[in-house]
Amino acid sequence: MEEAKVFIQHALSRRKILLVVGNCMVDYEGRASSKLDWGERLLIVKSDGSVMVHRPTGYEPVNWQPPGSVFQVEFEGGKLRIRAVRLQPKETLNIFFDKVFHLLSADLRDEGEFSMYVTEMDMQKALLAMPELVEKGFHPLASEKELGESGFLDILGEDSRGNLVVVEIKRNPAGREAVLQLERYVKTLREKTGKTVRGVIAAPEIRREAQPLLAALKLEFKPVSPRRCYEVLKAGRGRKLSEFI
Amino acid sequence: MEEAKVFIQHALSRRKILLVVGNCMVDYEGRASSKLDWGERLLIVKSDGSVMVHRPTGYEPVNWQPPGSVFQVEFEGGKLRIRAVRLQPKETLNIFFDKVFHLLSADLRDEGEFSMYVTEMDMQKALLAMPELVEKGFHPLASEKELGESGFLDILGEDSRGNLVVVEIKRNPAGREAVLQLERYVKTLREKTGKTVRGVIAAPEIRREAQPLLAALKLEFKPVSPRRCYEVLKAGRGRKLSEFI
DNA sequence: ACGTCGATCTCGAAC
DNA sequence: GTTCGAGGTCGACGT
Repeated sequence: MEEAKVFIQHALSRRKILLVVGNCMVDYEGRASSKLDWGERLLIVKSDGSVMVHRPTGYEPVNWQPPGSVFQVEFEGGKLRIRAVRLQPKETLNIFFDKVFHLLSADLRDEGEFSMYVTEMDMQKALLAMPELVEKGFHPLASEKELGESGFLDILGEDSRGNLVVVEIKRNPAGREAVLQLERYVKTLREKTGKTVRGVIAAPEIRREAQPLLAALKLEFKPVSPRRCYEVLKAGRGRKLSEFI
Repeated sequence: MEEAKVFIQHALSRRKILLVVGNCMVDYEGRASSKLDWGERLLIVKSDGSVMVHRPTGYEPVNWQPPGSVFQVEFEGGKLRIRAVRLQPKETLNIFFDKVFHLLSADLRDEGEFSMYVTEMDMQKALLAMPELVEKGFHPLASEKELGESGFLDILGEDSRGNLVVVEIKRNPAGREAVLQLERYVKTLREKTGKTVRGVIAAPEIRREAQPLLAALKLEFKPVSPRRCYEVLKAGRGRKLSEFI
């Protein structure tokens, strides 16, 4: 147990992820109060100060502490006490171990991107595969086209009347930044071509605070759900596109 | 990796809890779909078939599978693939490991009782044991009383003037929903009895957005802290109630 | 900091 | 089975 204490303190101070398997009881007091009698469980402490106590079954931890908790490790009455305290709201989690079966700590490096449904690039592929998602009569001319200083626009196309259309794709709700970026592309294209150029934001939604700006710049918004894009791509892989339309 | 495969299969078949720390990527497809690029994570598989993939930070798992999933462990393209499939709804979680740093399995025995100190029912017991917590002169007549279509009201009583009082208990800050529920009970009782009926929300607090509604419907709010209820119940178990008053 | 809202919500209870 | 509501919800976003 003395070893365990040293191991745990070391892991916590080095901000590693810490796993403890052992016999414990848990007291919680904060927004509510709870008590968990003795039993064998898995304790997880992450480097951001989040804590989970897992029983042998169930998806959810029986007790926990959200990120930001601070820790104290001590012996109390012969038991090893791990205390995780969160302020605002004040909540205290006390975990007492009388036996420790396994100890494990690791320094995890994880920069991997997590994408729900699709990435922005997937949305672009979906809109190219099914231009009606932008609007009826829309025809893509190019994608990822460089526009000098302005950067790369997502899709350039033309509408049913032959006007140029710049499509700016966002996987997340579009904010003012996306509108301004689109405006730069549209402005650059108008100067280069002298033609009428429309600008369309294609995103799951547009933030309320960005709507006045969108209107002021006479740009447009087309709701495109990542889920729909995902289904278009999935269908496109499996069957002919014509079937899907 | 071949060792890892054997270890994992052994743990899964013996229905132990399984922990894998390693470099992985994750694909999920079911109610939604997601992709998680390569990174170092912790995989937990419990004996009831629940799965969690934890990144180095955050309370919640980045990917998971609820209890009841079935497993398959195989090599695919040089990676170790752990597949967890759930039926109803059909959901598939694929976890690919190319490196495994730690493996751990354990047979956890946990019969410990978990008790949440103050549930809504505890608050009801506390208010019945000490009606003054509602207001001086309050006398309970019934609890969990069915009111036809309206459902069950928490406590029905009368005040010092003989008016009927409906008490709606909430363990958490009461919102508009609670006020509307109380209003239904009060209305039903007024129609049934023809008497004056007061409605009281007993909760830790009432949300600001619910206050106008409360006032408009001429209902009342009485702050009752779960903690106080807890102490009333604790005292009630230990000593005579008279001591406490 | 506080309030609102969605979630692969999860979980349990009622019907 | 399904639906409904609670949760120490958590987490993200807007104010």
